[in-house]
Amino acid sequence: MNRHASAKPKLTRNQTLVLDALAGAGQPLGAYALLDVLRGHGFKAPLQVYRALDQLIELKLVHRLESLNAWTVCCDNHHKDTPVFAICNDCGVVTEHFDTQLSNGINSLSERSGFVPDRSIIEIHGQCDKCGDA
Amino acid sequence: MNRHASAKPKLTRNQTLVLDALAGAGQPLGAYALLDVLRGHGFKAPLQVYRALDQLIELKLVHRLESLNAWTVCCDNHHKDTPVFAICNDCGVVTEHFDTQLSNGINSLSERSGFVPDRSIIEIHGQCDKCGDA
DNA sequence: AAACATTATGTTATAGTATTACAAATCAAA
DNA sequence: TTTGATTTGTAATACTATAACATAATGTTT
Repeated sequence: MNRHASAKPKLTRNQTLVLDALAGAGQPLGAYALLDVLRGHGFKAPLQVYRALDQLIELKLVHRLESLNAWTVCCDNHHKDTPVFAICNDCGVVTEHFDTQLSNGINSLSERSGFVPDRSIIEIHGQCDKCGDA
Repeated sequence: MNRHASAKPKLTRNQTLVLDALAGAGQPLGAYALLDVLRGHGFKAPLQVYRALDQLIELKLVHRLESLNAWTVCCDNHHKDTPVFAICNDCGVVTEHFDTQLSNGINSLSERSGFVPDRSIIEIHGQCDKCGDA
């Protein structure tokens, strides 16, 4: 039993395979990269990956990175807040953060312009800690 | 002479056509939608559009909306700040904003995690003012 | 257990988005 | 006006995502 199974015991086989593949990768993977990883487990078509990803997103276990066309495991349970992703241009590692100032900023900007936010995307590209040291 | 020509007189024919098409659309357009719009002006291949878009982004005259696979004209000259896009789920209109709290939030989160930001993406999906009134 | 609805899966085909590669034309200096 | 750099044209291809339809598994009610 893995750490996900305890939180959401209802995962199907394909969902589990995709989630574990993402968790094992250590960085975001595209749908076709996932497909390649999972061919050994019987995956044969992109739709198997896309469907599992849709369901995992619905369950808040996975995020899509819009600027990468890739997906990554959700780091924890801040399911109400807007996640912020820092994406390293050099090593490709992505870290997930939650930030009150940014969440408040989204809300107050929205209020000021009469906008009702539904889904917010914050992705920062740049150079990470480790790659900056070199 | 249009408002863009005075700011950046060096636009080529294709760049001007793409920029004007985007400005005239009133909302973001995808690359193939732009191609269709511009077939009457001699465009025949997607690459003509993609190349012009790349250059217009370089010139800071156009933004790419990562979550829509679409492009929109840059509203003004805040070229140093992170633009924030509010994208209406109902009518498709996108408004561009600049927000100190959000810009500061990006910077301070980055500093705290030793990240050097390079390009930031903030896109808010939801319901706009007008569509909320209905 | 049988019947039914619901959800998940398999598979093929196709749609939508973006880039590679190479040739030709244009433009801007020296 | 030759050179070199940039822009453009064109075809082919790669990458990303969904539609449509068939089948199987699961859950629920009787």
